[in-house]
Amino acid sequence: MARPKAFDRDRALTRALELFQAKGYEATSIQDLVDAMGIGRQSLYDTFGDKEALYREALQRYVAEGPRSVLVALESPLPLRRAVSAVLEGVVAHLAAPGCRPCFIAHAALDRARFDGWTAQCVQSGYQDCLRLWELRFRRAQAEGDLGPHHDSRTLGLVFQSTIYGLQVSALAGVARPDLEAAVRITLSLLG
Amino acid sequence: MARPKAFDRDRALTRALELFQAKGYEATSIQDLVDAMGIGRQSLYDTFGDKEALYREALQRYVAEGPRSVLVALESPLPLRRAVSAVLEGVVAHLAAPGCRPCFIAHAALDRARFDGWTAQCVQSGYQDCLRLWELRFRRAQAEGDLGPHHDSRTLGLVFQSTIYGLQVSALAGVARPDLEAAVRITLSLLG
DNA sequence: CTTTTTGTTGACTGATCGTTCCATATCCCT
DNA sequence: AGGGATATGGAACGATCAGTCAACAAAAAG
Repeated sequence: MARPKAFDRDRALTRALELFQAKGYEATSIQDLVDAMGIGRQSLYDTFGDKEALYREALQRYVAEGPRSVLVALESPLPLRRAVSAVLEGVVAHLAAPGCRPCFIAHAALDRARFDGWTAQCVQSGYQDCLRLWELRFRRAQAEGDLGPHHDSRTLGLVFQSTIYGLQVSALAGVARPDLEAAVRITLSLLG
Repeated sequence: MARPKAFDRDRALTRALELFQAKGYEATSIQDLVDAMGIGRQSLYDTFGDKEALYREALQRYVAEGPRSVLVALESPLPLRRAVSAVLEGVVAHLAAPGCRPCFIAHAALDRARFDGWTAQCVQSGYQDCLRLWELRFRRAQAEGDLGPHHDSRTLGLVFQSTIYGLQVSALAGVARPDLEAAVRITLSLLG
């Protein structure tokens, strides 16, 4: 064995993730990463490989953790409409916070997925994971009588997951929080 | 007067727009633009200023034309639900086409609006233009009895405009066309 | 035809890009 | 304490970046 690393790998990866999420792949330089991660240039290459490998690891980590933390409110014992409302309100609140970063998945999808197959696949699997959470919740609600069988649970999940991304673009386009909340209320009326 | 330009300024701008829309600001180099626009490097600088000025002109042009061409179907004499369905189906069809480019406004919003005030303002005004078209159509529908007064027309417009962006991210995340169409049908049920 | 004005072309600038090399520092194990 | 292994920091690489300069070409005006 030998000298241990003087930095926390996970913490450094988190910093890189934040930077990539905020600025995108191309606009983030190695120097930016070195500064933000607080490690030396060579340590970065030794630990994470090259820029693309670091980006991939960051995206993969986000996909594994980020969306789930938003949708976890779905699993609460609240009645369906309350739970869904909590999720969407949480999204709106996050978007209204100053200096918020939009979802990494959305950024990666628009910016990079079309030119990098790995990114595309990662984005796709992350999105599908989210859809599954929605679908499960709606299925449960239908089984419990909280939601009529009128709409397919999977498609309904797609509607709401899609709504989250619509809210993100709208917020970035300057739509104010009260308007976003009003839109959320209308969308919630889909649940009866 | 003197020697006229050997290229069509509008055509060159269109090529630049397509490139910026497809790859984003940072990932598009001057060389890429020179190649795609079919003009010399110096002609580019003489005609459009620097890279940022060219990007702005391209974005401004897109904002002035792009979204309107999608939402023009709203103005058709069709009944409300048919017209809205036509718009959303048109979006889905566009997204399903191979090599489609997502909306420039969405790309600019996620990628650049947070760091460039001008881009932010341009995105915001483009988005508001779209909202106005939606609102006018819903107001008309309410006046004609095609739509109940239950929901605020402006907010309803926000819901549908937002839906369009949700569809874009979803499509880029690999959701198949039939699923997008099913989601559109559910969203349309908001109109009664 | 000459002059003048403008467009085109290609070489060139300094800066920054991602990446690597190498000397040095630091720690674990014996 | 010593040797082996790894981390670190700085200098440097070639390539490419956005942007400029100056010579050349072309067309309108006299």
